[in-house]
Amino acid sequence: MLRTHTCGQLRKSDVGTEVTLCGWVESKRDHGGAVFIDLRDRYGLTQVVVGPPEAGSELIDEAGRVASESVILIRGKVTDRLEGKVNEKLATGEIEVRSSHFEILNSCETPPFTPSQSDLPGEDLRLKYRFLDLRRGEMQRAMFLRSKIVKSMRDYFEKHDFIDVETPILGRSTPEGARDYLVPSRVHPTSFYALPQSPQLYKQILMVAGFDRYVQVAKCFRDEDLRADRQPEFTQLDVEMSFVDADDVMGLIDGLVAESAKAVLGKEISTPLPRMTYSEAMRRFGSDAPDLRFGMEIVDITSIAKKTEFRVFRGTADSGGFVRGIAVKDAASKYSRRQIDELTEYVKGDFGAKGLAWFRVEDDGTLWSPISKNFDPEHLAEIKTLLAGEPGDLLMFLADTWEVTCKGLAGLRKRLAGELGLIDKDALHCSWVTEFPMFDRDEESGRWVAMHHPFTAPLTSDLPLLEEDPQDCRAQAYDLVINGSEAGGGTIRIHDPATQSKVFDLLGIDEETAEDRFGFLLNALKYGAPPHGGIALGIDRWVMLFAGLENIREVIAFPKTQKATDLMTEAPGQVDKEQLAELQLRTVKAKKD
RNA sequence: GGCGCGGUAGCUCAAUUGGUUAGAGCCCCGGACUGUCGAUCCGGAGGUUGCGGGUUCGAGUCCCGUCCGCGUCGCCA
Repeated sequence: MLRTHTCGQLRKSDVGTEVTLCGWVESKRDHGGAVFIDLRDRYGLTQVVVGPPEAGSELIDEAGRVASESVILIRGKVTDRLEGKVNEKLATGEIEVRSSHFEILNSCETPPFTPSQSDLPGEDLRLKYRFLDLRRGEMQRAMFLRSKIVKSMRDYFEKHDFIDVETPILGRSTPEGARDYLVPSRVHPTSFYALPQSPQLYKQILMVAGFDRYVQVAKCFRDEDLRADRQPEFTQLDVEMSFVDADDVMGLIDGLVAESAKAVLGKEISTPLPRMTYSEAMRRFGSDAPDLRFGMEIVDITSIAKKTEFRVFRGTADSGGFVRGIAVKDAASKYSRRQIDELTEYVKGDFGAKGLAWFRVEDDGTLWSPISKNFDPEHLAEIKTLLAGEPGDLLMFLADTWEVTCKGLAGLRKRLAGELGLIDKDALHCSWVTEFPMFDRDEESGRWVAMHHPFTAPLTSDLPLLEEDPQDCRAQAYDLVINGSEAGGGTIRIHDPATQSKVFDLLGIDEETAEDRFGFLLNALKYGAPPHGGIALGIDRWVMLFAGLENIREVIAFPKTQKATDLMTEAPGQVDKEQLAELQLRTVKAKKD
């Protein structure tokens, strides 16, 4: 080692020791006759003094010229700081190192930004110079937190007898689900590998192979548009178990959540985690990943709407639609007409709502609204009672299809809670949403599509519905929700061929197609497949949520931009003609519509 | 693909209704200084206002197009 100590290590007890430190020049205060340097590494900051009598004038001059963020090595004696010069902000603030040797290991060009500057530069610059950005304390903490979380997960599964098995990155494309990233095969021109969207099929086959309990920290890839909490390349903690039911899997993960939160954050989370069915979640919160850190539950007033003269409400209710709303506590004075108009535009633009109806609860307890003249006072009173409205509250309603009221109100709920500061940033609220529907209607084709994936087992009690009423058939599926974010999801899989073929039938996957796409899995299932199920946890999101951050890029060392590029490496990039020729590929320009 | 926000000095930002030579702080460069820790003091350099076009006597500012970054809807089994 070039160094004897790190920059975060030295204390008063080390005074008198001769040490060698290496690190980056975080800042420099040049007094002419003496130079103070804050030397930084991942462990901390130590003040180095280059001055007489230990340092000669040549050394002092050299130290005075050193550029910020240069890497230096210094040797010297640890000393007490002068009387009254202790820096209480620093762990090493009681001491300093008086340099007798000063060496620039690598000088730094003037950087576009420095890790210590208070005004964070724009994100594009941070991404282009990620090596500088990653020097920042915040990024360092996020990366260490990530490492600790993954370790806590690995420890937990090791303790519970899981085996870590690696599965291929080069697999085969299965057009179900997300768009695949494709990799052309040189050996088999015109054929392509696909990067895994998840190791789903492999882990099921590992169950058939008798491994019983499998875990993997798995890189997954989905060629879909990005979001604040979504990257095209992400990491899952992938788990599969044999001879289990949904309760077993959730119970295991309950333990993981509690142990991980304890080990990493020192937080106590009581288990079992609360559970809620999908239908309850949609009814009360309009979302399958409800944020339970605050209330503002959705209330259905369709039955009252039917009695009113207000055409929008009544018409919607009479034609099978829903009128649902939320009570926003103490919001009347905080939202101007202009701001409510903005909320209206929001629900219209983002969720296709036709409008936003609202009422203010007046001091005398009556409801006032631009539309209140369309309502009998009696009906207004009923509405107020149902929503438990109190003076100063705003009551907001959407009259629309079930789906639009869900999405719109869930969006409003989240936005308003954020704007009104109702969210406790320190809370880590974890819960389960269970009994997801098996199927969803594809808007365009009108066909049934699997809500999770086509190997998901229905609830035993719902088996008859597979034929009678697929709409109402529920799955043995469960999502882990942390602070209103989907942090993981899993299912019990179908292990019986009869059920599997019924599901394929429903999804319009004929025998030939099934054979072509997942033949290897179906084949394996014929050779002694145990009942099995599992879950995949989104590690990036876990870290983001544990860190209290709102963007996944802040916990990924080298993330991609919204257009899926890497600003540092400039990937994706052009390739040589020779490379394309070897793959027998040729690029063509897409026709513009 | 749709909608919205943003792009001005190396960085973070400002610039009145379209009006003089586009400013400030930090960084950087030069000088002074032995106790600073956001060092201080003196001096200095630094601009294709993302790019292209248009309107105008005059555009950082208005219009059109385009690129880039961010958010979001669609999408994400």
